[in-house]
Order: sequence, then C-alpha cells, then structure tokens
Amino acid sequence: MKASMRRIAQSAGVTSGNIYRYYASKEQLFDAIVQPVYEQYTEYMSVIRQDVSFGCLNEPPDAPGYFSKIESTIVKLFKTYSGQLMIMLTHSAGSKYESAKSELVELTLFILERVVFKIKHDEGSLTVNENALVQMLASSIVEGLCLILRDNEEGDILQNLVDQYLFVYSEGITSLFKKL
Amino acid sequence: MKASMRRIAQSAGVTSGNIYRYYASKEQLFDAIVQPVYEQYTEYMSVIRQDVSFGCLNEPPDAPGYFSKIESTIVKLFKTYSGQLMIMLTHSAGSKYESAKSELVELTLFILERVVFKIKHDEGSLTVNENALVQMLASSIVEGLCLILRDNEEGDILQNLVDQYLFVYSEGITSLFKKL
Amino acid sequence: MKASMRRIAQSAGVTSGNIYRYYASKEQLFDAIVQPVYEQYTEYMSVIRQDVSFGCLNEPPDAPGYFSKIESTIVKLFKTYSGQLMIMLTHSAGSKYESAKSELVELTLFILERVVFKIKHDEGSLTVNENALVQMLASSIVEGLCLILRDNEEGDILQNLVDQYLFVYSEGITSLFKKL
Amino acid sequence: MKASMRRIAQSAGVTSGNIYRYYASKEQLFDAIVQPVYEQYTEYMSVIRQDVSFGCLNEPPDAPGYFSKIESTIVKLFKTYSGQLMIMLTHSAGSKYESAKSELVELTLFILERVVFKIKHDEGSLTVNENALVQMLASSIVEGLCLILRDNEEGDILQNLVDQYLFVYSEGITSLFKKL
DNA sequence: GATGAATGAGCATTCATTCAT
DNA sequence: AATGAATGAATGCTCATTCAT
Repeated sequence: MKASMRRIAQSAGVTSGNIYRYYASKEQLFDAIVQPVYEQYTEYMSVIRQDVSFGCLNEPPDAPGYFSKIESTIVKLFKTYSGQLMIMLTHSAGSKYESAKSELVELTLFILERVVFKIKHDEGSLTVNENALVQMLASSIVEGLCLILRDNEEGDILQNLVDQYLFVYSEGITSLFKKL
Repeated sequence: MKASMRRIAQSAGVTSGNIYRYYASKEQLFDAIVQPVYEQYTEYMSVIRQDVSFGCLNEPPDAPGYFSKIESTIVKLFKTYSGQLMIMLTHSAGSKYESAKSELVELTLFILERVVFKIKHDEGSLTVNENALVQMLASSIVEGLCLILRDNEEGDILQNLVDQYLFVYSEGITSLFKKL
Repeated sequence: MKASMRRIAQSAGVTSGNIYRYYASKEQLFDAIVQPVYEQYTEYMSVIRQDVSFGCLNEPPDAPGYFSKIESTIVKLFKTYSGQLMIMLTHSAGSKYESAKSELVELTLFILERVVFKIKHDEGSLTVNENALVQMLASSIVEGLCLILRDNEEGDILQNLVDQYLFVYSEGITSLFKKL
Repeated sequence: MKASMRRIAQSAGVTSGNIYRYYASKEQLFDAIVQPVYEQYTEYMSVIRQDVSFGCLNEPPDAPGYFSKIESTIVKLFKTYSGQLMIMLTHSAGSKYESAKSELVELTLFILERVVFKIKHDEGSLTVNENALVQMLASSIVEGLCLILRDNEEGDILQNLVDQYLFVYSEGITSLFKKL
C-alpha cells in the first residue's frame, strides 16, 4: 500500500485519474487484486488447521507430512495467483490484509507445537523457552516462504525450493528438539 | 523511514527545525543512527569472511562452527547497539542500508557454499538448482535473524534463540544435502 | 453551475462525451439553456424601461402600475421558460448570466427612482441616503422574486405571490417615502 | 465553502500548507471564523422567539415592534462581527452553518404569522394561500437583509437601511393583509 | 453521430525542509 | 544554538474535457 497511485498508474501504463473509473479508491484497487487469493488462502489454511487437529489423534505426527500440506497449498496458490500472492504477503501493510502473513505464522505455529509435542513424547507442555523458540521458528519459516515467492517466478522451481526449504526446517527442528 | 520528522523530533525532545542543524536531511539523521553499527557490522563480516576462506584450507568445515561466528557477531552487535541494529535491519527500507541485510545474506551464502561443498565431498561445483537453493536458504536465515532481533529485547534470550535457530539450519541443511 | 457534467448528462439521458458534440464547454451548455430566456428577458426589460421613461412625462407614476409591468413580464417569462428562468436567476453564479439578476435590479432601481421622485413631489434629486435606500430596495425586490421562482412550480400560484409581493413593496415604499 | 484553500491562502497572503498549522481542516478554519457569530446569533434568535411568544398574550402585536428586535439584533451582530456575519449568511453552503439563514427565515415566519393573525382580528387560521405568502415574505425579508449586509460596510448606514427596509415590509404587509 | 475510456489540472491535506528571529 | 512559522512538492481523489472506436 505504500506505492502512490500516480506511480501505480504509471507502471500500469495508465493515468491516475483513470484508475478511479474502475476502482473507487486505492483500497478497492488493492482489494480487487488481493481479495481472491486471500479468500482461497484463508480457506486452505482453515482446512489445513482441521486436518492437523484431527490428524493428531490417530496418526504419528510428522513435520514433513504437515509441512507438505502448507507447501502444496502455497504452491497451488502461487501457480494460480503468483503476483497477487506476493503482494498480499509482502505489500499489504496498511491494508486489511496486513494480517495475512501473521495468520500463516499462526498456522505454522499451530503445526509446530503439535510436531514438537510428539517429538518430546507428549511429556507435558512446552517450556517458556521452547515456546519462544517455536514462535520464532514459525515466523522465520513464513518469512522465508515469502522470500522464495518474491524471488521466483517459475512454478516448478518454486515448488522445488519450497519443498527443500521445508525439509531443512523439518530435519533441523526434529534434531533440535530431540537434543533439548 | 516512515516516522515523520515532527514525531521523531518530538520523541527526542528537540524541535524539528533544529535537527537540521546537525543532520542535513532525514536520510543523514538515519545514517547517523545506523552508521556506527553498520561499520562494526561490516568489519565483523569481513573478518568472518576471511576466517571462513582460510578455514577452508585446513579444517573440516562444519556449519555449526561457521554459523557460530555469525551468531556471536550478531549477538555482540546486538548487545552493543540493540536498537540501532534493529533499525538498520528492519527499518531501513528506502535508505542506503537496505543493502546491510543483503550483505549479511551474501556472507551467509558464502559460508553455505563452502559447507555444502564439503558435505558433497568436494565433488565439483554446485548445480543450478543447488545454487538457487543455497541462495534462498541464505536469505531465509538472515530474514529469520532479523525477526529474532525485532521481537526480542533481552540479550540472553536473543542469544539462545539465535543459537537454536542456527542449529536448526545447520542440521536441516546437512540432512538436505546428504540426501541430494 | 455546480452540477457535474456526468450528472447533467445522465439526467438528460445522454452520455457526457456527446454533450461536447453540441456544446463546446460546460459554460456554453449553460448558455444554450439560458440564452433564449435571457434574450426575451433583456428585450422585455428594455421595453419596460422605455415605457417607464415615457410614462413619466404624462401620467401620474404609481408604483403598483409600474411594478405590474415587471410582474406580468416575469410571469410571462416564467410561463414560457419556467425552469430556464429559474436557472438563469438562481444557478448562474460563475457564469456570464450572473449579470441577469443585476440587470433586473437596475431596471427596478430605474423604476423606483421615478416612483420615489413623484412621491416626493419632484422636489429635487434624491439624497445620498435615499439613493442607498432605493438601491437596496431594488436588490431586495429582485432577490425576493428569485426566491418565489425558486420555490413555486405552478404558474397561477406564482402569479398570485408575485402580485402580492410587489403590492407589499408598493405600499411599503409609498409609506416610507411619504414619511421621509 | 466553495473557495479553494489555495485561493483562501493566497488572498490571506500565506501558503496553503501553513493554514494547517493553525486549523486542522478547511472546516475548522470555517468554524473559527463563523462559530462565534453563530453562537450569538442563535442565542439572540432564541430570545426574540420567546419575546414574541409571550408578547402575543398581553400586548398588541405590531410588526414594527417585532421587527425592530430583529433589526437591533442583526445590527448588533453586524457591528461586532461584520465580515463573519456575512460569511455565515452567504458563504456557508456545504458547511454546518448552512441552516443559519433558514433559521432566520423561520423566526421571521414565526413573527409574521403572529402579526398577520392579529391584523386579521384572530379570525381563524391562515388560508393555504396566506401561508404560502407569509412563507415567501419571510424568505424575501431575510434575503434582503443579507444583501444589505453584503453591500454595506459601515454600521450606521447599515442600521438606517435595515430600519427602513423593515419599515417598508411592515407597512406593506399591513396594507396587504388588511386588503385580503 | 454517439460512446465511454482516458487525460490532466485542480482539490484538501501532509510532511520534509528552510529560514527569520 | 534553538525555535517554530512558512514553504512547496507530493498524496489520494474528482471532474471538465478529449478522442479512438
């Protein structure tokens, strides 16, 4: 939201006044771009959250398994929306989509808590330190995903990178919490 | 860079006009705040880069070892400059310190390349895909470090988190490249 | 002049762009609407002015008689042009018809001067104060007429009100100048 | 309210930006000018309304007497606020003082109704036609007062004109309603 | 002729920057 | 040195006007 309407107009090859024929305000222009991907995004995340909740009861939880849900979601969204997804995650400061990134952080945190809990063989709740740790890891994971989106335009490369990126975290987190 | 000069002046207990007696522009004010930590930061990074270069010749490279240099550097800077470091890494969009972050990314990349090279038993240069991968990982690592700085004010907690964060990456990366 | 061209076009059932095929500007559109009534108006006023000039020579001047010319003129115009007359007298701020009202003021002033002159038994010219007074009364009379036009859509009611309105002024002015 | 801030600033010999040091918005600038006179104005009108209400019960109502209250009020306000009063009555379209003029019209109507009622010897309520008539007269009277304010800068001349203007209406209205 | 998309000057407002005091 | 009033360019947005179709 920090780009000026004049600049947006210019880089779209139109005049600023003309944008207002199609979008009543800067906010509505932003909405039109981001809304569709945000809706899918929200829905996917809600599904993943439920999967993770139920999965906890009867299956061995594994970080790779859970993460792969996020991965396929992100990749699916990216293949459909690409630019819009990136805008939503990295340029929505000051708009109502500001929270999009933190919602993904929360979901990641939700998953991490369950994964870590299992790694620790269910031995009680996480310590204060562990909580700070998973909070930070969740934020970092999401931040890294945004970077990958920002820097890659081709869906297959993106898929590969996200895949390997999340593998690094799965392995690393498993190692870390086994040690703790 | 998004706070207004009036606000900055007010919260510093001076008048906005008077700031211009000491700093020719908002940017130079920003410089003055960030410059010292930036210099230390640059110097440290240069030292680390040399250590890593020479270390390659006669020691078994290990990610944790290398990373721990970054870790101790970051933590040392943090303990000295705290606020300024955070400003440099997280509020410098639009200033010339935007590059500070990317310099750290480059150094991280430099280290990662060596680490990966050794993991692969020196068997030739990295593939295109591997290059994209380490590039992305380097960015992600740094982005995560910035988050940790942003969210933690206490040096010891910070040290712990950075430590564990880098451990996750060391382990994860080692696993990943052994598999590849 | 404050309605937007889009609104004008829409309420006329045409497109805004197309108006410019017929009228070079908003102002000329305004002209086209107001011009006919303005011409009649100007002509009528010129006739009245002559009547009043000549009438002075051989008839007892009486305000009601003179005013009734204005009255019948206004009412005739109203019955022919209604909307346009109202636009001319009440929405022409910023256009060249702003003067339309002041022309009517001048004519009214012209009449009032003669009426007052006779009331005073031709005893020399009006005093400074009396001049200011008739000037003001002329403006007020016209302003009131505009209000009546603005608020009434039906010709007969309008005629009645204008009639009674001018009667009030005739009587009041006669009383006032007899006292002075 | 239709003058642009740039124009206002220019004619005040300052820059548009600087006005905002003193007034948070165009509306507040307008308020600062008009508020004081509006408060007095409102208070005076409320007092007059009460006077007229009670006066009806035990005194012979006379138009000149009632009008002279309005007169002295307007003149008093004018002598104190002059320019502001004119702005309030003639340039407040689009501001919250838009109603100022119509409040004065209402008060005038309130007075006229009582005056006419007495002239008619209390013989029942006014006819539809008479109602339209007094409504129109009330508006006209106020409109004329605004003109006098607009065109006169000197308090004593103003007082005289308002005095004589209202006399014209008193006499004229009395004549008219005696005839009806 | 008619359309409506496009233009660009203008509006109220904000803010980095300047400068008389 | 320090103040804070003043400046003017930039912002989101509106609207008379133009022009390709």
